[in-house]
Amino acid sequence: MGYICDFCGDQPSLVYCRSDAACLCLSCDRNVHSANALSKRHSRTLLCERCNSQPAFVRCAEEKVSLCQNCDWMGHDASTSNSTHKRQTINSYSGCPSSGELSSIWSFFSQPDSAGESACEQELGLMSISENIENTSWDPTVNTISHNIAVVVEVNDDCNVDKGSGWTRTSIPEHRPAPQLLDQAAGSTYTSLPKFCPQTKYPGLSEDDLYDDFNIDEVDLNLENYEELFGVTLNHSEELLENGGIDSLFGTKDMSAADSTCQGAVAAEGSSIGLVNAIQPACSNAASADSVMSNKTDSILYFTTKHAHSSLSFSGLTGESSAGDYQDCGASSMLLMGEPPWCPPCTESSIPSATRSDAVMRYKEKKKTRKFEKRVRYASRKARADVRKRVKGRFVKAGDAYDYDPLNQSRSC
DNA sequence: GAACCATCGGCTACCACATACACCG
DNA sequence: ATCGGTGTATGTGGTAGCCGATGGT
Repeated sequence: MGYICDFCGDQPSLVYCRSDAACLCLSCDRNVHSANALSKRHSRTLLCERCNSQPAFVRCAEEKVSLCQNCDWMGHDASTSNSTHKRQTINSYSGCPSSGELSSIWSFFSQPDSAGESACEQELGLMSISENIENTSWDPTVNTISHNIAVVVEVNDDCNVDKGSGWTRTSIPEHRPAPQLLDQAAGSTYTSLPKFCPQTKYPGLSEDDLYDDFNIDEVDLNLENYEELFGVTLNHSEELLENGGIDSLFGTKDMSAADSTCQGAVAAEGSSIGLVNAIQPACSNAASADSVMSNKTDSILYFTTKHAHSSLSFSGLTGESSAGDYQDCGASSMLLMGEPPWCPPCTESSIPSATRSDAVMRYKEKKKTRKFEKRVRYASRKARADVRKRVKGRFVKAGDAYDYDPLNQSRSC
């Protein structure tokens, strides 16, 4: 991955598609993501110009380079003079915008667009950039470029921003000195780290809004290891629930969705050793853990419960994963690279180190034997499978009658 | 409590074909 | 050692079908 487009293998890659885990040139980006309605929803962003393997997170105005979170941290460490560089968040996009449209998303972006209007725009005449700040939740059925807005906030200003929607998107790594963000209307989508003020209600925030942005299905949900890892049961969660923890977070007693999310909260992965000591179980209902133990992607949701002075981290890291593999997922890198930014509810000495390391080792071993997620190894094959005609879900020979065409979504017979 | 039935969810085989890979000359 | 040709294995996604778990009667 990197340097050369994963699809055509010819042009230099420019954008990164997280869904496909692929680096693509603009042309292939359009081709691939105009294939069908689902692919149009893929969130893409610029490729990090330093490592050429991860999605860019910020744009350094001084160096005029787009950087992933890891490279940003490396290059703008507080101990260096570069830490004062002005940086702006890089927005992700979906749909298949033209370079002109991309320029409107990224003010620094300029790329000759020989193709003129994007392919799907020509076909559909539907593409438009939605800059509706209020409409930060997107309807996947609406064929617009999801141009989600990030509200830049002060690191500790958790609860007094964006009160209208009740929560805030921010692309700022919270434990880092906030970059001096330039004036930027929009922010990234997938790097957003939602914050919650559990003691507050959220007028105007529907559950759909909440859960959509949680990306619950992408959260690492792995509860069954909790006991073996922590050597304690989940009793704390009931306390938390009684204290309004989960209900405050989700504003609902319906644990079907909340379960999934809070199970992610206790899914402290072995690679995040700091987390092991730091977090408390956030919910009960362990019975459903088995049903949600699949690890989907590298998403991370980082909740700041300012009221309780505690934080819950939702990490999708796998035990075998390196920091680099997940440097694009915000706080996950943070967990790997530095001290946990929260105040541990239990101290380091509360769990004997031998027991802990023992538990971590057992946890890692068990995890090795488990296959959590399906990783797309070949983006080109995925792209082809995405557009291949089918009959009852099965691929059909080219030219044969089909009952489903992802391109036309029409029947041939 | 046991037996039966309906429902639900998880898992897997299936398909075509481009591509990765190994092997040989 | 390198290159080109050939054959085989792999991987990709949506669906049907199987099977076990669960709940109601």
